[in-house]
Amino acid sequence: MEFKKYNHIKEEKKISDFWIKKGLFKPQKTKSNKKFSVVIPPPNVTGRLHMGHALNNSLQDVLVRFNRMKGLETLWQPGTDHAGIATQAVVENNLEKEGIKKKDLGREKFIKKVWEWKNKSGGIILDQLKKLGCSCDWSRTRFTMDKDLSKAVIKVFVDLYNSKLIYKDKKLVNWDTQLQTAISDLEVDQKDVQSQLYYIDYAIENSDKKITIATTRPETMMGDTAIAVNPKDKRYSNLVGKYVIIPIVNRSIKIITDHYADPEQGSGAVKITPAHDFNDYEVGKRNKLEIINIFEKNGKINENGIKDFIGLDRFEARKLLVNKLKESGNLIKIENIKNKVPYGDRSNSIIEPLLTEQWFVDAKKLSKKPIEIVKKGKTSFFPSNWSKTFFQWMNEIEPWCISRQIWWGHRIPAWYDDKGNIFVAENTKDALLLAKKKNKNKKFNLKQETDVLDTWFSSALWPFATLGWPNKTKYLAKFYPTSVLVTGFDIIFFWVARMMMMGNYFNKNTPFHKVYVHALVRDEKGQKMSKSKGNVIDPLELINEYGADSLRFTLISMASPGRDVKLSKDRVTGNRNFITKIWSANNFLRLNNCELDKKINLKSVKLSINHWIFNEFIRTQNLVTKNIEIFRFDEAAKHVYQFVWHLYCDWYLEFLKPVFNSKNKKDVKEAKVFSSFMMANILKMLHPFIPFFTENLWFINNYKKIFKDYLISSSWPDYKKINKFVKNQNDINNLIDLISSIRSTKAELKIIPKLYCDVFFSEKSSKLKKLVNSNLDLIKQVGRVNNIIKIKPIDKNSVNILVLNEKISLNFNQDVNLASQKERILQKIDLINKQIIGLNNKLKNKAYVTNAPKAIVQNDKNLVKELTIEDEKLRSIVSSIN
RNA sequence: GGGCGUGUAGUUCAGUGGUAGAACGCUACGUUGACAUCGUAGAGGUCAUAAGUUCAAUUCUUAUCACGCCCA
Repeated sequence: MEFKKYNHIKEEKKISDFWIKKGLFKPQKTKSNKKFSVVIPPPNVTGRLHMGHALNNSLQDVLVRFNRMKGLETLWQPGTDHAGIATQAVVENNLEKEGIKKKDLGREKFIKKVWEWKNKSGGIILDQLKKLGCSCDWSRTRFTMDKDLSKAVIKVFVDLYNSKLIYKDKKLVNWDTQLQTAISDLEVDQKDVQSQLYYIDYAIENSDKKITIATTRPETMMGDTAIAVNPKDKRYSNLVGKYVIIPIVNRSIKIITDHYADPEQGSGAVKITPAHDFNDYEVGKRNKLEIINIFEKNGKINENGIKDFIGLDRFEARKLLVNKLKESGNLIKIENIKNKVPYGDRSNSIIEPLLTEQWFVDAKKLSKKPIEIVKKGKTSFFPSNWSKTFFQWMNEIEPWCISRQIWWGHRIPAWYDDKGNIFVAENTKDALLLAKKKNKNKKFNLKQETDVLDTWFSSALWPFATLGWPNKTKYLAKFYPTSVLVTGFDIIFFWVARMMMMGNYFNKNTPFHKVYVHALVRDEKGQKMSKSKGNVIDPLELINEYGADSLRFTLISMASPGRDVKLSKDRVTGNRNFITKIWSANNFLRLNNCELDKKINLKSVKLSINHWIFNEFIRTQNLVTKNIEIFRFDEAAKHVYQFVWHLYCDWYLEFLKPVFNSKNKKDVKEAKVFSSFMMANILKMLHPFIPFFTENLWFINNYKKIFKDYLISSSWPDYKKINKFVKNQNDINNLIDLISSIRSTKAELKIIPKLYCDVFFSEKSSKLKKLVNSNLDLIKQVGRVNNIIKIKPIDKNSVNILVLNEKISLNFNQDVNLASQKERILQKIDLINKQIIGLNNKLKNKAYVTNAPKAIVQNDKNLVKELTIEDEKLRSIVSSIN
């Protein structure tokens, strides 16, 4: 019989379609009545699967499949978010290619275009997740702009407004001059850049004195309304209260004191521009300074600027002003410095603090409950250190700016009448009622707020809005709070904290019990993957080349807590090889007609190799279970890999061969059935890691007939120890020792491995002998041994070795060169003696013997005994070599 | 400046108060009826440095050095 190579591309697609067609990803009612639920971190509709998604979702799928198999009613809720700014930009760009401008189209038509785009291209990433094998209930896919979710968003906004947790305020906000919208603090990256620090003289009025200030932004001089010095700074105390003339601008401002001015920084005197700097804004508030805004919303100088500057871009204005300062002699020096400059994370343009009216969430108040919840452990982070990061941010949380001056998103449900009165309501009709009340019988116009909400505002409702909230749905009752949230640390603030705020405010329960935080995927050198560096590894390319299973297993086995995943193709190759290994092991079973034809009766199993592999399986099954439960995916993967390759394939299958050749039909039958039974259990245990491949083998081996389920719906292995099996565990381990020793001796003596030898026992009473006698066929075939003989004739064809501290002789059909063997043994003796001396010294130390636990001391004593025997026996072997 | 983290084999990483582990890579040999995407055997480590606690430290504490990330 010949077997084809495993074709992952064809098979994965087939299996995926099958699962979905059968509805196997949907929650299934179970006997236990226990629930397990996860909401997917919704990817952007504009998104394409990258390694971060691949890791994040592979881990979730492990948890979901594992819990499903453990018999919990399991929901993995999928969906996407509408990514306001990003999506708007994509559609805007597409339109511009056709020569259409957003403005000319108008708001309504533009939004229609965005929906068209979303319906056409917004599902790509979900298809990619299907390729990865994610077992989400796709029939429940949600989108943050869906009607239901929008309803939830509006309700949340209105409720929070009525509770005064949302308010409108005129404040300095982070303004993106390119996108022309406000953004939140979190969407600003502070980047280290090379800058110039300009030292500029301001002349003191009615005096020939000057005061020098230092600034990185000279163009904002047009908006200066004071100069501040530190009240303790004696250098300037005589100048406080005097007026200075802003050079070029020729406006007069006062010198004030404020502790914000740092005597150590620059000259110790700072210009204050309250409209264009967050710190200056605070200084301005404290000192009741005038606020002069000099920028348009696109970053150009407005009419508050001086003559030649109006209409210039902020950076052009800086150049021009610096030139003029040079000419006038007010520029003292320019220093090169490193400083931080704020950049917008979407536009990558420099953020301008700008005074505008925006909507804010009172995050401080909403943060109290989540902080308490995490402190009490009702939501816990894994690894636990992330709670520190969470607290640090939550404790110092600022108001959250939620309004965006864009079109794509949830339009803020606020209406204004002609006088600017605000009416917040769930719909126009209700707003109208409110407005009528306010305006009594007078006529008025009502206009809706044009701003939309920050996308994260709707994402914050994801765990309950996707389950039907505010309606009291069955799903909400069943699956909220969710069991665990799996996410990257980079969105703890953006998303996790905000879900906790909203979830705890609008529901009786915290949105998730556990938060598993994984690291980033980097390239093999540890560099962040980025398009500009060109080091991006596309998961879809890897899936095409190696299969989704190989990629998944790689990512999962590298997900150690707190460590970045450094991905290289070699890793994926290695794990692809692992899958191939199982494939070929399974072919071996098929070749030998190892079929599981009926349910196995464990108690009737007799062969010690079966006992042995079953014991090892239980050990592995427990380790894998435990490690998945504590999110140690790497450890879980390691144990299952070790078991399958190095125990099941390397030893068990080899031990099967002599059994298959034996004449005992009962033994043969048992071996064939049991090996297949073990394979079925291996597939179960591997299924959360490599779902496609395992389900495929499950079909091929027709295990559904016995287990009555597809693999995905089958039960997680949970076998209990069988004492009778455990009793003989050491026998096979000792056999493995014996065979390994025979093999390494051959290698040392440069005797080709396939050459057979005879084994002699040179000791009278031998545990080993008994063991060997009851497993003759195994030793002969796997260890390549001809005869096992009781009496020992030492001659030039034989070599003595130590196995389990018992001396045996191997006899070959050729002369044996023992010189190198002798050398090795002498080295070994040397090592043993050093060990013995070390141990004896330790045991002579009274403090050690009295203080150390008795078991440890006893262990050392036993070890000395054993080593001494080994030493003696090795010496006798040496002395027998001439 | 504040906080978090990392430093263990050539590489990527587990791990532990009492003999140091894996994967990949490397070396030698090998196509024996599952598998060369493989097998067998092997080499390879002062557990960053220093001090302390302890009978005992790679593990705990402190400091130093190096690197990374987050916040301001």
